[in-house]
Amino acid sequence: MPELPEVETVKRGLNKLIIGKTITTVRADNPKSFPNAEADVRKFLVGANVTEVRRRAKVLLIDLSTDYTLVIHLKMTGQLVYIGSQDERFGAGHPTDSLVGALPDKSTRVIFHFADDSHMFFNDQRKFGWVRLMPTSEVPNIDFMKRVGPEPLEADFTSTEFAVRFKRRAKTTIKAALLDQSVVAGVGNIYADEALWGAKIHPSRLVETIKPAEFKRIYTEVRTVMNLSIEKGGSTNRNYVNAEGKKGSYMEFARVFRREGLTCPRCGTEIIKIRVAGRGTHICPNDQRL
DNA sequence: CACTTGACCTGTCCGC
DNA sequence: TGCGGACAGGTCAAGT
Repeated sequence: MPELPEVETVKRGLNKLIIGKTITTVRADNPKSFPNAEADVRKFLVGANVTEVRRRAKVLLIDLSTDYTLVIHLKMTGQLVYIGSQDERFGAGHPTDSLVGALPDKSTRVIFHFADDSHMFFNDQRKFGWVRLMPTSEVPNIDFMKRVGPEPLEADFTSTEFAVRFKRRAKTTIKAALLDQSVVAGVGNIYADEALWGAKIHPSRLVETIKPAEFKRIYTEVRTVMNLSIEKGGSTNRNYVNAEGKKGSYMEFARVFRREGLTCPRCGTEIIKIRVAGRGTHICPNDQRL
């Protein structure tokens, strides 16, 4: 999915677009994408107003006036796209930074219709993502929410706390540990590679071999890279678009991710792609050594 | 408990 | 062109 910066971008977009809107109709084709009982949807979703959109890790939380919340995970290919009433939908094409055409399309799994005739589309090519409706008070009790680690971009999140969180994963690789959402929230494949390049750490290094100074570098790079990406509206590697259907531009600033065969911006060595923690992994073999 | 691997799906790309 | 296999931003449930 979309990692932390992409979900954060969608969150900010939706906060500008759907706050105060009333949901009038909800249509879901794929039961896996939105497994809630019809009765709950009628009682707590239809007729509800959107009060706030939040994010925790890579999960979006759309709070409703009924004290229920739409919990949404985009996983690998999910999109949440808002389209204003009529004219925009079948207008004269979309901007060049758009990936979506007229909606709904083949990948549309859920459609939310608002009272002003605008819509929010949950699109998800691979059907890994999901939408759930539950009481707002129960959201923290979801297994994932109980397990997930701290938000790495919070002002009070320190490098010391960062390093301590990894102790539990001493025998695995630093890349696997970074991807583990119970260690730190929100890091995925793109920003793990980008941060480890920035910190000059080989992704296959075992956690127990990482020195305090190195943890500090990884901490700084995780925050720098994700803050930059939020500034750039996230990364569009393939499917990702923001709440307006537009791509993010971080990939133009990526230093290793999907840049195999190109040169390292720091030393000029050719970037290579390897496999670590079962994931495609991009490194500079000169700057990042075992 | 900690760690690794495969499964969940659809689409695209690459080699034959 | 067609076909098979590998791979894709993430998590889980199994296995060891």
